[in-house]
Amino acid sequence: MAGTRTHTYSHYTRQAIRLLGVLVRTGRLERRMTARELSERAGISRDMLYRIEKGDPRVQLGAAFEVAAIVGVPLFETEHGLLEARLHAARDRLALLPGAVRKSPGKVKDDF
Amino acid sequence: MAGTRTHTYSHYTRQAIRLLGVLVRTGRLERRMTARELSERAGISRDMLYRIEKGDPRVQLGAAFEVAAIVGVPLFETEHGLLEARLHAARDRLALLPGAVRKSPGKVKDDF
DNA sequence: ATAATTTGTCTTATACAAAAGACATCAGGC
DNA sequence: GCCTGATGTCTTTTGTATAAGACAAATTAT
Repeated sequence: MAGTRTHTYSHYTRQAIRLLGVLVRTGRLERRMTARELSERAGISRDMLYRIEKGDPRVQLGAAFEVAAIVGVPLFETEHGLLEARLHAARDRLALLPGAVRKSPGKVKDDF
Repeated sequence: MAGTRTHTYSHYTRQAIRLLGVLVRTGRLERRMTARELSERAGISRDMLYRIEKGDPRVQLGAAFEVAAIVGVPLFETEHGLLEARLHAARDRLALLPGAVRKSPGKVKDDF
């Protein structure tokens, strides 16, 4: 089935989402945009923007990031031009890692 | 209707989402976790984790942040303990702004 | 090389998120 | 203190994202 969430979100996750919402709202008000304006510009409903600003974890990642970008909340604390460089660097780093994780009989060297 | 997205995402948004995916994958491999392990721990399907790592904008914000938190990708470049402080600070700042935006005849002091 | 596991990717069914709209309340400017 | 527009919040409808499962291709360890 869809969305069968038995797990709850971690405290950290919930706070991060709330922070994103507050930052979006702050950015919007500072730019003196109404909720309707911003939602239209982002291509979402006002209700969804409302939920993003409120910190609802169930909104689409793309929608949340898009409004954040519009009102100037820097994702990954990185401004527009530099994101590309970070992406490349991250990919280079990823390329060094094995493509599959093999659970050898030995140890589950899982984090502590 | 649901999800009627006429708008495309900005380049910045798409890159940010891809970066998140790469960071998650990198974090997972570095910790030697299989996709199944991580998805179970996060309470999502393996398919959804696959899409998060691939950079699909349509995944749930909460799911994406949760796996990121589990594999140690610092959201907002802020470690766990400090997120709370940032949230409070952001709220204080928000409290200083007007509660509603009034479109006075003047100008939309929108971003440059 | 071989065996076994992991990953990439689709498909299907269904629960649920998103849009739209409505309304009350609230806040800002006059 | 009004008026007007903005915001908080529900409800209903409908499209779609999600989980689950399946399979092939890839990858790792032996």
